[in-house]
Amino acid sequence: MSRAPDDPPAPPAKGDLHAMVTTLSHVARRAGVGQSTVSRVLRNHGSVSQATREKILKAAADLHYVPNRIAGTLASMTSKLVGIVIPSVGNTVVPEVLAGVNAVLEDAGFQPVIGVSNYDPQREEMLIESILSWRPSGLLVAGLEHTERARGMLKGCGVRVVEMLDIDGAGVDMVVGTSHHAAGRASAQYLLGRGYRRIGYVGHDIRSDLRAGKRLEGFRQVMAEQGLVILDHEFSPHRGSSVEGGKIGVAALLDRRKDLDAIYFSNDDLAIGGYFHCVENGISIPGQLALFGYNGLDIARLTPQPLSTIRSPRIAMGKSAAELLLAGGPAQVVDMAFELIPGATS
Amino acid sequence: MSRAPDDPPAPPAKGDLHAMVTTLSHVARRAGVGQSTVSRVLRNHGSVSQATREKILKAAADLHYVPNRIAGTLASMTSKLVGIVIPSVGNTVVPEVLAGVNAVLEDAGFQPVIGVSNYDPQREEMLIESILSWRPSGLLVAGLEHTERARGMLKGCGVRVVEMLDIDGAGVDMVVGTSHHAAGRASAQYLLGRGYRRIGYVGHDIRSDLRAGKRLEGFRQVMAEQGLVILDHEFSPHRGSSVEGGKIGVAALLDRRKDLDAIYFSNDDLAIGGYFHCVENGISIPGQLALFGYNGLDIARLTPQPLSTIRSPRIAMGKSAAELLLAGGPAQVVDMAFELIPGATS
DNA sequence: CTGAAAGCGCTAACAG
DNA sequence: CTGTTAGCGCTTTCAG
Repeated sequence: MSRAPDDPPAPPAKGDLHAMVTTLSHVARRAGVGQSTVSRVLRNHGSVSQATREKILKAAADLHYVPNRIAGTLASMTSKLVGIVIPSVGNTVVPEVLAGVNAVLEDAGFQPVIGVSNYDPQREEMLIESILSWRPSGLLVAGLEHTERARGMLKGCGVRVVEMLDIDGAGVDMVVGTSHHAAGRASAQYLLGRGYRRIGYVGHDIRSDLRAGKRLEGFRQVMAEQGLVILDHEFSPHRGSSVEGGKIGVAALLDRRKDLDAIYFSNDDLAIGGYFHCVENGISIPGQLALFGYNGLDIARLTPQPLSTIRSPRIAMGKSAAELLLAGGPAQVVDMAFELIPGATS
Repeated sequence: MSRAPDDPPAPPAKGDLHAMVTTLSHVARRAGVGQSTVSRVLRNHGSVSQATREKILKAAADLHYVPNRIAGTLASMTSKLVGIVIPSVGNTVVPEVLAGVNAVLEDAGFQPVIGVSNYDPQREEMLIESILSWRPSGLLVAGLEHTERARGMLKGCGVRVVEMLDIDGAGVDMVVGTSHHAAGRASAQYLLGRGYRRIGYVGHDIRSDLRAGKRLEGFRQVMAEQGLVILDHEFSPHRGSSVEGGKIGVAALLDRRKDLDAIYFSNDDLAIGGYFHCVENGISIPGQLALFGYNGLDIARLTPQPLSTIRSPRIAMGKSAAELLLAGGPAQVVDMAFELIPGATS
């Protein structure tokens, strides 16, 4: 009843993570050919006679052979893995960028290995190291700000890296994103252009979401150029974006300053929350109060009054980033234009 | 000026995907010890004298050594990779499940390898094969419905798999989710209990989103038990969920049937769209028309009138799924209870 | 406590 | 067109 030690297992033992599985050599033996021939056929690389090709394909199918890319990667020194480091997954923005990235990667036969930093630079540093240890053929990371050591690793890892979402700052290699500083400026110019002067701000944690901070900075800059300042602000305690934070934030802000004529939000979620607060409390929009967001979320243009906001090309950004990564080419910065959507709330 | 062929490269050549990188043996040589000792120290496994340990750690740091887990995985036959197959990323639901999954995986030092099927069974099958080729130590897949071949691969792959989100059907191994059939039933019972009888349905593509189909089936079943039927329905042409689809769908539905007293939606996005339509058109909620969704999205409880809906424990589901996967244990079905949220729209 | 040696499963020359 | 032979970089006995 004993099997030769090298036989392919009949049904691999379930529950054992390291169950023996059919390998290339099993297929080779079964087809009565050498391993390299099997390898050639399976990778469609090199020429093999139609007869042996079919014999091999049949043997592989019979044995339910699934190639071991770990071994393949080690042997060929080229992996079909791409590392991705993002700050969160909850946010609407990131999934859309990922969708764009994924579309491109999948077409090229690459598999993403993902790490989520939770907006923590230390965690990001660890993730980068961890992902790099899988020897991906490229790395996609969100944002331009990293720890010293993380930047060093990105520079020295020997593979291309694309920093996504933001272009306001120095990149390690390639950069694909929008200028949040410019978006903030555009928002302020728009509001000031419409005559609003008594402006408040409702945002989330700007220390962790650096891009929101850059928008605010741009916004303030334009106001300062007109000799104006943001009259009051409220920071939502919620990590990341939150409709509820906007609702609460606006309530608190208006409680302190009843004379505001506009509120600038760090994103659409907050702005929608603020909008709901106004609707519930009979504050007329934009007559009594104007609202301006950021992101251009779908839902924000479908509220009874479409939100004034700025939309960034998230899917396109993800696609471009992935394409650039796979294509190689010189280090460069790709500025993906954003679009200001006037809406009906300002 | 020539270097020994095996020296660690000063700065790895940038732009070459296969740039030579420092390896274990470089570290070993630099520390003046054997490779196995370095391996022991780096993995904190086996005993090594404090002196050599420090020597090795220093050498590794000096050379910016990043271990090659591809090689490690091959040698040890145990990977720290977990495969994840999901139908989409755009949806609010999936990112939250992923957040739960990720929290657990990261704590255990695992890295997720993700594939997105776009609700296409064929694509899912390919993804499963592709991901399996990375020899993950476990697989997390969404849903219970797969192609014949996909099921075969899941069964025969030799690693544990957890099917997430749904428990209405036969699983391959472990299953963690909620009963969508029961959710549909609960929704119908709730609406009928409140006296609504003339009910319509607005949904998205039920052929690709099987779970939405199961909810509808449960809903219909309860109605049938009372001798009732869904009077009319409208299917949004949008793939997946969409606020806009709900807006348009409700408009179309009400256009045909002005006598409806309630609408059941396949999810909250659609329901919110429907809600906006009503607000904009002066249809009083729930007096004239009641609305009921599914998902329990944050935003749905923050609209001026909180939406009546059912919330599934998405983060918890992700966590449980990942924990179960890593823990091993017997095949089982974990029914994560959902919660019916009454809201103010019904 | 430490080193040498034998692979892990596959790819990539190199012969034939 | 096909088989043989070295590794890829690491882990893991097995001696010392």
